[in-house]
Amino acid sequence: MIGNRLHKLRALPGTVKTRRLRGHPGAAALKRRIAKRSEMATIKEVAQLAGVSTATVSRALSGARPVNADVAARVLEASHALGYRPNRVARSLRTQVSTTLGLIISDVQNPFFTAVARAAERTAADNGYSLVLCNSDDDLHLERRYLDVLVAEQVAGLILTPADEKASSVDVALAAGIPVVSVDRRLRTADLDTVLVDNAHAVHKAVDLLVREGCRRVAVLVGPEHTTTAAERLRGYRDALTDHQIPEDPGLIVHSQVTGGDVATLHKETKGLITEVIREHSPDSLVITNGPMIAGSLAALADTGRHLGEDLAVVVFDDMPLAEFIGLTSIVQPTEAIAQQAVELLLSRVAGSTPPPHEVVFKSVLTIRTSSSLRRVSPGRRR
Amino acid sequence: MIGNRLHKLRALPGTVKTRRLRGHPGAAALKRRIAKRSEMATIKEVAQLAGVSTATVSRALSGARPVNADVAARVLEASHALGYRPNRVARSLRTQVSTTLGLIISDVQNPFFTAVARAAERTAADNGYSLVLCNSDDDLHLERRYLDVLVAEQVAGLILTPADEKASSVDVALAAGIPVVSVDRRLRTADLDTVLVDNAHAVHKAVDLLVREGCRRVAVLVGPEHTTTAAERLRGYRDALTDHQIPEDPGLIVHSQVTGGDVATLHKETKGLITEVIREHSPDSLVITNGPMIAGSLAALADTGRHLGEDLAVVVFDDMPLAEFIGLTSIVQPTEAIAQQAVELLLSRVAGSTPPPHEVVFKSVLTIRTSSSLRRVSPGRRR
DNA sequence: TTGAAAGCGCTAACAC
DNA sequence: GTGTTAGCGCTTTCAA
Repeated sequence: MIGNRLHKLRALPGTVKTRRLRGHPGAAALKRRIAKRSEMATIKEVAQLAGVSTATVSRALSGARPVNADVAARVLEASHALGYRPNRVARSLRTQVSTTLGLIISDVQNPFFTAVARAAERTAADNGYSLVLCNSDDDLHLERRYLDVLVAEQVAGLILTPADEKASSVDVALAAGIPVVSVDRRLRTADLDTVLVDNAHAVHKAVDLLVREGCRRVAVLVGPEHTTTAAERLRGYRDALTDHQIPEDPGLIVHSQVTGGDVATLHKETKGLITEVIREHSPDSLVITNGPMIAGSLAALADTGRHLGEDLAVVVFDDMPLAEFIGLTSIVQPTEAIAQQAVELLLSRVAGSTPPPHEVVFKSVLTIRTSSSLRRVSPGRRR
Repeated sequence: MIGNRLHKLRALPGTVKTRRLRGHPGAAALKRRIAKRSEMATIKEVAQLAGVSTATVSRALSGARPVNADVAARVLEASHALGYRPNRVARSLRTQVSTTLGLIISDVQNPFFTAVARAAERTAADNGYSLVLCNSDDDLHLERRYLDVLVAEQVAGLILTPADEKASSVDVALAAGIPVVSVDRRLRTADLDTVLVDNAHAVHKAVDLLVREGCRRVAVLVGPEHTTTAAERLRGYRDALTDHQIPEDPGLIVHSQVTGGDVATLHKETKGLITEVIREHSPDSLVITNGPMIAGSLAALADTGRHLGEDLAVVVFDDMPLAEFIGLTSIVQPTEAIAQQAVELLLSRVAGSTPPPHEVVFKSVLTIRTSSSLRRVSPGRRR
């Protein structure tokens, strides 16, 4: 077998030399050949056309090391003629580095996450990285699958909104040396850089506002219990009640169990839950702690004949396109800042920095519109 | 240099044998070593631990070829012990196939596109593919960059909503042998599988409805001119006017020029445009042909003191979360079907099928709510 | 400044 | 059924 190898070793330089001496095929022929294959031109073909070695092509194109000006020009021309673009897969395999970041969000249809995604993408691009986005639909299996894919794809770093504070398995990434930043939610099973908003405080302020407006029976709708955001937002609610010496009524605390991005299901479920609370526990106000639950909640109001900001005061978490139009008082999260911070934390780790994990908490802003008031209106004046 | 090579050639089997004879390091040691490196375990390490060749590991894990049961078990155990997961980069480089699809959408914050993205991802997953999502913000440069990245990343296929019907450069992908499907918009520069909705017809029906409601001065707001959707939707509007023998008033046709995903800018611009139309051209109704333009338009109504479905009838393209609550009559696109169709067309080409390009047009559904009516209400009854 | 050669981690063709 | 080896396309020593 060594003989075999030797044979090839001797044969190879020979072939190359012969080809070179005989003159290379020329751009046109090479181009035709490539078009026919309908595959990417390789560095080898560029080298052949430019009459240099692949190493020189690599150097000329990357500018990593000095190359003779004429040679560089010839390489550039050849690469251009063939429409050459370096194969990232090969490059990344060779260099063991990647300029792609992964972002796994738990709901592509949630405006909060899409806003984060957009801003993150921008920050990544500003730093020369591309960002690929995956949607876990808050499903642990899907999340795990994407984690696996991105790790196997050798991304440089990962941003994640964990579907479950305990069960999310980011260790596949960590074990592969891929740094991970958690956004919007904490992860209890790993010590990660985490970017959050002041969930408890935000809801606290919302309840304060409602109480100031004269509300005493404040209902709250929170998402599934296995995320830290739900727990924190509920805590803010409770703290506020305590502050105002309002006894807690368990009937006013509603947990949605729907998970996953199915808008229709969530809408129906939410509508049912809120309808029940309104009918059974006569709240005078409502805090909705999750953007995707807003539509269903408002549908419940309509169904039960309640009027937003008149006989039922409402504050919601997350801003959305039509919030302004219908006067929805909203807790607005600084999505750009969150995303930027997350990407920056990530990139500093990608660059090799290993400080103890940070936890960055951003303040959210309570944008007061009309829905959070209790204007008693005479029935006749209502349309 | 051949000598050098020979030396290595001889040395290599020796080392391996020595190691093997001396007994492999054992899972614990190997694991420790890997943890310390904080890098992925490689197939080589698994092979070493299982006491077999890398080829056997590959075969045992992929199941591509029969492997002795004991050996397979040992391999499985070793791979599990080391937390081994095949490096996709290397695999894809070697096999020249990839199981990743790319989806480039023009606006992550547009519910239509996110709905498409979600459904596409699902269909891809059902077929054993993962989908990575990129956001071009309708920016040709960004789109091009992502096209480049995904091609260089060797994705198996691409779905795209072209930012510009003429300038989008999908040929980088096509030249690399990567099939491309266009969604939502046509691309004039290449012959692609394309999945669309009946834009013209949908708007036509919307105008019909408004005219039936008694409207005569129907204003229309369309997006930037360089997409085929804008043109088609405008055509639907014009056809409808012709049908009803209503003369066209150029003042009632508004083109938004804002492109890119900046929600705030678009909101402001739209609001300004609609305010002007209302003030200067007194429309009695309004067709908004793009989801992201809805919020700004409604803000303009509020500003000019108009009331939705009372003194101004409105129909919008694209459904959105709060549309139901505010009674917005909407042209709803079958996003799931669109996405599924697109992925299936793409995968059939990925699989090697090369029929002439398809164009699939889906019907949209006009969901009639209250905003499309003209109920004259006495001022006193309005709240 | 340039080229030859090795090698990233994997799979497949070929031997046995 | 298993091992050896070559090679995917690229970058990067090492030599010259």
